[in-house]
Amino acid sequence: MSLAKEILKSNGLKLTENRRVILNQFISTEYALSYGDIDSMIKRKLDKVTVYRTLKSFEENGIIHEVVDGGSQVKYALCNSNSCSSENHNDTHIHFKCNDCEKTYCIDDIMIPRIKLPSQFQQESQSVFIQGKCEKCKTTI
Amino acid sequence: MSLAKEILKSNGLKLTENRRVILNQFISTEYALSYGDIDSMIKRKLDKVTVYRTLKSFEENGIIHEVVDGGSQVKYALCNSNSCSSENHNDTHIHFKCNDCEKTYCIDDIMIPRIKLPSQFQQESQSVFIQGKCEKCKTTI
DNA sequence: AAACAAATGCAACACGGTTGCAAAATTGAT
DNA sequence: ATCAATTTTGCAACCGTGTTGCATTTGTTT
Repeated sequence: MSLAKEILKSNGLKLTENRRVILNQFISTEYALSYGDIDSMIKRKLDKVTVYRTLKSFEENGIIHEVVDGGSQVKYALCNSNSCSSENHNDTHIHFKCNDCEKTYCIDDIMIPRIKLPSQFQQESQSVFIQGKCEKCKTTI
Repeated sequence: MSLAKEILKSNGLKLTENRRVILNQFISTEYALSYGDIDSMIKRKLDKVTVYRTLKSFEENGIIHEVVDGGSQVKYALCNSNSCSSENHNDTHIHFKCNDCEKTYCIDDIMIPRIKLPSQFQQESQSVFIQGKCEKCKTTI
């Protein structure tokens, strides 16, 4: 059974061609995707309503999470298998956005140092967002 | 001479009523403002094009900077007088967004610990974004 | 294969943000 | 104070992202 199929089944989502296509796009892409990215990457042409609703249902089931990178479009990335669920998105890893190609990557293997805030602010979550140049754009002039 | 007037003059911007009104709104508000916020806060009704263009020109002159808080609208906050210029926005402070009232605050007086990335990423800037409850929303049930 | 529920596509819309252009307002020089 | 040069403003019109309602299609269960 394919990975996409497995993920959909284990989340109780109906196995449709559209969902398989969209999910496979996430599986085979190492950076976060917006609706526009998906629309231009997949061959099968889907109504945008379908894509947006699929993204929402994936998010609600803990399959993908929103990635905030300062761009004007919402992006999503695959959740690290066991850390997210429908109840709780555990999205505390670092995000890195390349200033050239605008791709945004999740960096899972670095801990975020905890920051202490002034007492009037009650902290619930913390995220770090780093910008710079990715591997490919570093060398290009 | 009023503060707004002084800021506009020192940046070589023409002193217009619209700019004074918008800038005063930033001066008297301790959290970041979107176009929509400004539109509903100011009495004088301005065309949205004017507001957007004013925001852009303030940003280009180092008067305000963009604040990324994961919301769908771009927000701006006053720059800390001496840290920003037209050439370079020095926006490395922490941003805090309240999950209840959705207001986003710049926290200037806390240093961000520097994070070391895997070598394929070349870091240029770093920002920390914290969510939780603000003073007012903490106590409210 | 039938029946039910869920997913899809279409039309239509709401809203944030932008562009081109003509009218109005600010500034500097006289 | 007035006039001309230059900016700023407002309007109309537009683009793109994202959403809602509803009828049709598809997937699943028996």
